[in-house]
Amino acid sequence: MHTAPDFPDPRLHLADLLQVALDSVAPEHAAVDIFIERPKQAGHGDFASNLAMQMARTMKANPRQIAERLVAAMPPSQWISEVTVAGAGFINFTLTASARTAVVSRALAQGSAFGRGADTGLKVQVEFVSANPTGPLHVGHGRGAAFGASLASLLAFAGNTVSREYYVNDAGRQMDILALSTWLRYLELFDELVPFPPNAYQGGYVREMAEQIQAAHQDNFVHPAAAVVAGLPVTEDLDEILDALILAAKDLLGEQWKYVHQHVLTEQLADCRSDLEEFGVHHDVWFSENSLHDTGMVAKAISALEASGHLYEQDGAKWFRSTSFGDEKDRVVQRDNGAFTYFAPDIAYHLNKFERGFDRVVNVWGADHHGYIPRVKGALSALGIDASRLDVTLVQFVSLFRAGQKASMSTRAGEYVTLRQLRHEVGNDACRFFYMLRKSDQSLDFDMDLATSQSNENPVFYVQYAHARICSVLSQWEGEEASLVSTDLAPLTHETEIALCAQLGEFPLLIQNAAKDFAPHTLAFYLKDLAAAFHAWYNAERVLVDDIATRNARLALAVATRHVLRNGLSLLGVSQPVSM
RNA sequence: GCGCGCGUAGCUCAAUGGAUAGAGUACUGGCCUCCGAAGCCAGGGGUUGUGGGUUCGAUCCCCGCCGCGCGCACCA
Repeated sequence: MHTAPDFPDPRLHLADLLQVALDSVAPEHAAVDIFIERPKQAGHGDFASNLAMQMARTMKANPRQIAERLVAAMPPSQWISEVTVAGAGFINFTLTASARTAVVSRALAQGSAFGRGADTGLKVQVEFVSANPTGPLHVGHGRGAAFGASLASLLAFAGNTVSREYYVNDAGRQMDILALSTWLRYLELFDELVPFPPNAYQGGYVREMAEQIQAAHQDNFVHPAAAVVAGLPVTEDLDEILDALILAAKDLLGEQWKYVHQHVLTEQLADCRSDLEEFGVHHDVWFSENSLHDTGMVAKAISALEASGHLYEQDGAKWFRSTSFGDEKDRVVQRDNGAFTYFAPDIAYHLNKFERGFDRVVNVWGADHHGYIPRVKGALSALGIDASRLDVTLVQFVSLFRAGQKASMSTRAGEYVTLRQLRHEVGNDACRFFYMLRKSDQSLDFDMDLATSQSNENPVFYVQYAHARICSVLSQWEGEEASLVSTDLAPLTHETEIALCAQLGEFPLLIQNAAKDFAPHTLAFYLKDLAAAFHAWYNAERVLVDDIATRNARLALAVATRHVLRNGLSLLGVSQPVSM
């Protein structure tokens, strides 16, 4: 066996060498960050550093001369075949053949752990989706789900302990409106016709829930339509009428109102949950907003704010002085009638997150919520919590296009394409990958015609196809993969093989950067690039050749590639088919 | 009006302050007696919205302007 001595990550190795040179050439700059990049241009070596250019400013010297001195002061390395100074002062490194291919050995040895970061010891919570359980999830929620799930997986793989959470808005007016909508549909089943408010929930699922209640309780909840509309105010204000209807329903139904309310909540939550699970999106904790009220956490959080002097009274209401923390205006937390605003449980919830011991908390929010960031962070600061421990990642909107037409996305009107429909038409894998093909702060045009009728052209198949091809070769080989671990990699010399090795070597750093930047889309792009490097190699060279040494080296490269494809795709929630 | 985000190839989108701004798609021309052609190779395509500034160097950082989206409740 020609097992090479362990070669560490090339970036770390090169940075170490440069650090030694730096300490000797310019000790006063020893603290400068040494950055090792991979040149885009072939001919500039395997790696490059701009260290000399960074130092030129303060040293007031020619960067090329600094580079020459650094190179001269660098200790020799058995892994480097050439060091040159080029361009404006770049130091370009060319690795030896064994250093270039060493990543294959590492990937084979580590398998599903290849790319995994060292344990950071940090507990991180990712809260995502958290849609009101007032109807089916739509394609916008789907983006938040795909993004949040991939981000959470990425953070975990990068070395953090991650908890995935869904905040259930089970208190408040929207749930009351849904319960009312369902009850009115229920009454219709008994010909008690109350004019259905245009601002109530119109979707067909509301009628379905009404039929469920009818099946379980027959006419037990029926009241005359005349009684429902009896005390309605005469006004043009639709919201006022809706609130009056809710009051009437509560009044007429008494304890039964709670049943209807609970039923619609349970039903919608179950639907949402199964939808997400089918999408490969899992939450560890489903946190109830109601529980914040029931356990007194809301009241506790508000009194904590009051005790620290950040509340004041005006017009009978209690205000949080959020302007002290950079917000545009102060916010009411408790109305003059004693009821808390929606903001109050939000404060309690975020306080609770940190009381549960999370070092960092990540909220994945729709872009329309960006205005709430200052007040939530402000509340945390006021409660003595370092607000920088809370990160809010905004996910921009999704516009769905069908037959060239922009589809309506009105939740209340019930006229929208659901996540379920999208998944069934496009497929889970394509959905998950498509959602990841742009950064979160970019609005997304989802072209369903392209995703369905031309689904062969979806990039996800390109990546999965690389995986299937490798599986196919391995099954024809009929050998033991374990025997490849200590294979001599010297036969890997073709330029497409070197390029593929280089791409594999980028994976661990990519994971770290993607996690640091909350940018799972970079993983999707990386996998496309990796698949491209594989396909190029696969077309240029044959794996199952007669020469044993060459064959084994190429098999090892194929297996290493498959490890990275698997690790990457599974982080994105995309399956890795053996054949397709 | 104020605040946040975004303007990159015909279209959809990438690019930790680095060398000649890249992919896909579309278009053009090649590659299967050979491990999967859902693949590969080659080609044309750009004043990175616009005007300044910082820097050895700017798609990236700062300021103005233009355009698009979102938000500006004692609603959730």
